[in-house]
Amino acid sequence: MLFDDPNLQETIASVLVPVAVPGAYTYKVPAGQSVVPGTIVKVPLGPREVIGAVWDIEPDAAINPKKLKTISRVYDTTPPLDRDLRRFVDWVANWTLGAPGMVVRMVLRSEEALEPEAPIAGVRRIEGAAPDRSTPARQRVLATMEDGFAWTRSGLAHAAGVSASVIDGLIHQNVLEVVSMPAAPPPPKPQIDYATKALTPAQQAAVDGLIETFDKTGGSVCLIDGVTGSGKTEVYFEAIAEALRREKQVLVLLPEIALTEQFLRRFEQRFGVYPAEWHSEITPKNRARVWRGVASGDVRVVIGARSSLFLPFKELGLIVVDEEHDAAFKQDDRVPYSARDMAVVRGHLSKFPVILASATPSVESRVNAELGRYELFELPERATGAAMPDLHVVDMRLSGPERGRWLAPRLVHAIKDTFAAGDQSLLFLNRRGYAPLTLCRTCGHRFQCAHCSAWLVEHRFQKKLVCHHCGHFEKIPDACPACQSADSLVACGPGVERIAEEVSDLFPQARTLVLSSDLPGGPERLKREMKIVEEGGADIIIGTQLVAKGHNFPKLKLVGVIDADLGLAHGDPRAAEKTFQLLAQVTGRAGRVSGGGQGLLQTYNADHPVIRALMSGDKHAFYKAEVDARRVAGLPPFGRLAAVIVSGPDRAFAEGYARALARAAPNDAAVTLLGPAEAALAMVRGRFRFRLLAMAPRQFDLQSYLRTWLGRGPKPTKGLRVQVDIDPQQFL
DNA sequence: AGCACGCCGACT
DNA sequence: GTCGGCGTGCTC
Repeated sequence: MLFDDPNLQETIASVLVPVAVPGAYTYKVPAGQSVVPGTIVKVPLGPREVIGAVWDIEPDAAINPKKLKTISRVYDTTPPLDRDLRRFVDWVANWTLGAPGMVVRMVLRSEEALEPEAPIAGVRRIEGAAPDRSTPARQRVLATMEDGFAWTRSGLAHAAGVSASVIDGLIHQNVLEVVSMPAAPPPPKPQIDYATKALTPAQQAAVDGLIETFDKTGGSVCLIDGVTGSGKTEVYFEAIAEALRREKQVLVLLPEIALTEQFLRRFEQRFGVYPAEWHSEITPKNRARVWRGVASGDVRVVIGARSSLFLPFKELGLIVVDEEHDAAFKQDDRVPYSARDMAVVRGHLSKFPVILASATPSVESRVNAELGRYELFELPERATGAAMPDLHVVDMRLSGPERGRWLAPRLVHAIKDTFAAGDQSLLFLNRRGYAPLTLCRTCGHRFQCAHCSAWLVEHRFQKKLVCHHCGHFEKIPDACPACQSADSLVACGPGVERIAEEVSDLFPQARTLVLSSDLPGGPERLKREMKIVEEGGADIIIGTQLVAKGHNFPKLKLVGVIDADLGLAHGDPRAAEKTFQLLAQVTGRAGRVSGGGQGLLQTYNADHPVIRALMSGDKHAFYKAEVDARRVAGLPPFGRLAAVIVSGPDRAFAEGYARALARAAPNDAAVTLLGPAEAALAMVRGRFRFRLLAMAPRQFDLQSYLRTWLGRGPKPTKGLRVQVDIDPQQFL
């Protein structure tokens, strides 16, 4: 008899568990239960129990059978992760050189979602029953319940304008009964034709082109490159409508900061319902709801931050990556991945279109479009017909401000005119605080952070010296700590607070507002102040980076860039690109709605290619020059270039390892070793990084190439991380 | 002695 | 990633 053989009664399965090990672990399947690849399970792991996913059934286990533990729970009410998602997980793990179990952990981030949602207690009228005494409050409750439906206790109390104790009283008297109501009904579906908007011919042409790509059987990537205000969002909304028409789910990826109420409202205005949201701030309950809804197909559209890429969509048919150039799509810790690149991969694996959109695309996306890997849709004009802002250079060498001032006369005049016309001015300076450096006039002592050797930034409002890298702060001393001289400290250079001081000095009658991420009052206050600006309640805004995105300032006519050179001098290979993007985005906000905008860029490098490209208004000139420069320097986008980042808590060791890797690289690889400038933050967190850039042979399989290459180098030691940062497009 | 903290290895 | 084990060093 078959059943007498104990070996045949026992099935085993390999399970990805959330630990950083290279493969899956093997477990016994409990008798009477069945699992398939993708089944979500709970398994014992060391002293605890963890959630994992079955990856393979009947694997050839090379494990001592005595060691095998048994799956402790099979989540059979949750659909198993489908084949496409499993392939995606494997792909990402392989690409990031990370553990597949850690990738699957990103899929299974809501344990609550694996349980069916608990029904909520409701109350219902008992037919024919009446209270002993009829009070006005009780009458209101019963009148509210005329419809005969069940209500939640608090919902009913609120609707009838009574306290919950009135309801409890009626329950006690057997007038109302407690029933269990199904938890939240499935969310309403977006309506494809709820409020279609008239599109400009350019927008319509892009929409037509995007819709055509849905018929490409292998999927495709489209890049929408449109100036600020060109109506990119309306264009991809129509692509979303097309995906919905084809009964597919849609994911819109946004950088965390752009996930605003304003954006959700725009979606609601077009499709009649709010989309599901997914980001780090979402409550566990909603998180679970969205996860379940995505898996069951009840949720049709998700707007989310990068982690939403790992949601278990039932029938995903389109991913939109808005602001695709934004660095927030890159995750640096845990599994280091780029959500924009992995979105392209996911579309490729599941053969559906992926749309990248930006006013300032990343150089690599632009190159991919020019090489024909991506389809390119350009929107060179604003949808309203408003003109792009007039940009001018203020050459600080020729006509700068007097000593101790930061606004050149020309900029002051422009602000004055703008203010007189009742419009808004924005002064952009990507530097928080009052002054980036403080020194002693007597002995030259410079205030440095004890932990990370960065300069301490003076915050005059808070009367503190703050390290912007690690958050360390100290009180501003009265005397120099080195030479004890009193009243000898001077602030060097400007921060937003110092600009604000100069502005209120020059324009005491203007309503001035500083927008900076470190404002006392936190995000709440920031939200309020953004709203004030939107509604025209401020005349002159002094802001850091965060004014560059997300919010719409309809009254903004003038953008003054206090220091256009800031950021150009970094050792970061993307310094020029980042500066171009930031300045194009921030100046692009001037006159966005009604035109007539103006931008003034204060610079000491009027001949710098970035400044010249911005002035010419010809983005393509910038991209062309940048690609040429990188080709010469051997930097990305490389077409054939690979980047490997080495990081570890021990700076000297990480550097030595990176150098050894460079030596071990094959002869046909031209290797550049880059310093820590672009990883300053990682350094402070104790994860010093080095980046190797290498020209690789014409045709190669990245993973095997890297593995042999890495294999030739010294053995990675504990605590050292090696990660890849390469555009995967060419390996698909 | 008692425990707080940090490092290290195992986890099927 | 998380846990327990074990060593070091400091305190009630």
